[in-house]
Amino acid sequence: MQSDCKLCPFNTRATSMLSEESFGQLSDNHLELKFKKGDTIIKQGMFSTNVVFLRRGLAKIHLNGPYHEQIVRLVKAPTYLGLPTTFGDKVNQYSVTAVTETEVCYIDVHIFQKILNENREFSNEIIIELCQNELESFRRCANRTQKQIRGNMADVLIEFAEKIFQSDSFTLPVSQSELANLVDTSRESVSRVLGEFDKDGLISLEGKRIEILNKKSLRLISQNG
Amino acid sequence: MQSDCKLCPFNTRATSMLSEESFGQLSDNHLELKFKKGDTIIKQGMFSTNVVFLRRGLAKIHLNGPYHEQIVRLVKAPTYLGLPTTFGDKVNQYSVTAVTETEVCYIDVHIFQKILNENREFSNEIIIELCQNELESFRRCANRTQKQIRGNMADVLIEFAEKIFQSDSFTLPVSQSELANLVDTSRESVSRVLGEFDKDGLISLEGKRIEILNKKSLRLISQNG
DNA sequence: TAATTATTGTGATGCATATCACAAAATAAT
DNA sequence: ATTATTTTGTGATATGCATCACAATAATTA
Repeated sequence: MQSDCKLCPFNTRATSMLSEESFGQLSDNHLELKFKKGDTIIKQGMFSTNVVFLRRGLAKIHLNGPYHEQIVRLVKAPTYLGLPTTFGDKVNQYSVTAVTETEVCYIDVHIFQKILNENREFSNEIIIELCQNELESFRRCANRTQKQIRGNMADVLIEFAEKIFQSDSFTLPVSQSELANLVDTSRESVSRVLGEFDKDGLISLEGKRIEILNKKSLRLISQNG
Repeated sequence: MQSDCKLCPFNTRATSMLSEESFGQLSDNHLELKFKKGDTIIKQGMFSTNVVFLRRGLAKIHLNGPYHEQIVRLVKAPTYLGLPTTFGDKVNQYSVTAVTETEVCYIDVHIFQKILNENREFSNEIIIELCQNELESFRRCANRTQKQIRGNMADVLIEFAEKIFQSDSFTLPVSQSELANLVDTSRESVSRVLGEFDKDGLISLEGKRIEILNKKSLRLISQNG
């Protein structure tokens, strides 16, 4: 219930297709919230009544697996977080936690539904986003189970560089044990593999600071599993 | 370019919301095809220009992984097959192959897009379907990597019984090596685990014929990994 | 600045399961 | 029917990686 959504600097390609009227409805029916690192944005098992839009920051989507947490993926603003849950199920099937400081908008489902109905272009964009996510899920699923640790670690590093930070040097946004949950391995293995990559000159590793030195070789490792 | 879609006995909840006019457009712009067991319906890597609707039969969605085929899941009619690809990407990111004799409709993307735009209820249903699939992907992803073989095998058997055949006794629609690709394990392990389940009285196994005798215990195994 | 607490590095050990190897059935082809 | 081919069962062996254990370092908090 705050600022004018039309003026929001975090508008996406999808929202740019909204009508004046829809923007007004959005502005009147959303709630802006800030989260600190580690805060829970969406909690698995809780009832879901809002569409959640991550407008600034980094978040992790994770599941409370039978044994340990599993991080499904890291997502970067701008993106919708609660879509699959809000439309597919009433109860959140996963948790979302802030990895950096984060800004989030909560939008009432009914209003969002109404806006979807009244804006064809917008709903098309949403369908496309969902489709792309599903394809991405397929890819992940296939990779993680078939490759082995070095391959998956290589993938994650490349993904960080290309999708999240858009730079070959970055600071790991998560601890090694979180990285382990993301790659489906143990904390110890993450440490060992990062050490190997460093020793072999594929990356330079200084604390949480990483620079990718040989992306070609990393890609090769990714392919060979 | 054949029968009247409105009279198709395989209409779904989504299609039931189409207007007369849209049904007409569908009827004039779709192609019905039959496939035999083992035939390729969608081929990974090929250009995609159609939405594909599986109206009868069973199909497997699979990826050409780096080493061996990975079956992402078995799907049962009625369902859309090519949606994520057609909207998320121009190139098929996965293959779909007929597991039983199968009937499929190919619908031109542009017509489908048009119908989506002109039928709110329909496009809402499609969004819901996509969301549910994404949640399902999450669940699978989490399970397969965290549980171990016996757990995943138990899951697949329960899924076959409940989602695919709606009966506790059924004939396995795929070979053990395909089952292995679905569960992410080796053919030998599938054979061993099925043998164990049989010996322990959880299922009765006669060739490809399976009857689930103790679903409760299977569920327990599924949870303990 | 000291004291706690969380994170990371690294060896030693164990285990689940892949892989190999080959026989036995079952299916399909001739 | 007979042969060829695919599918299945089962032991023996190999191995990638989790787990355990503990030291070293870094990051918080007092």
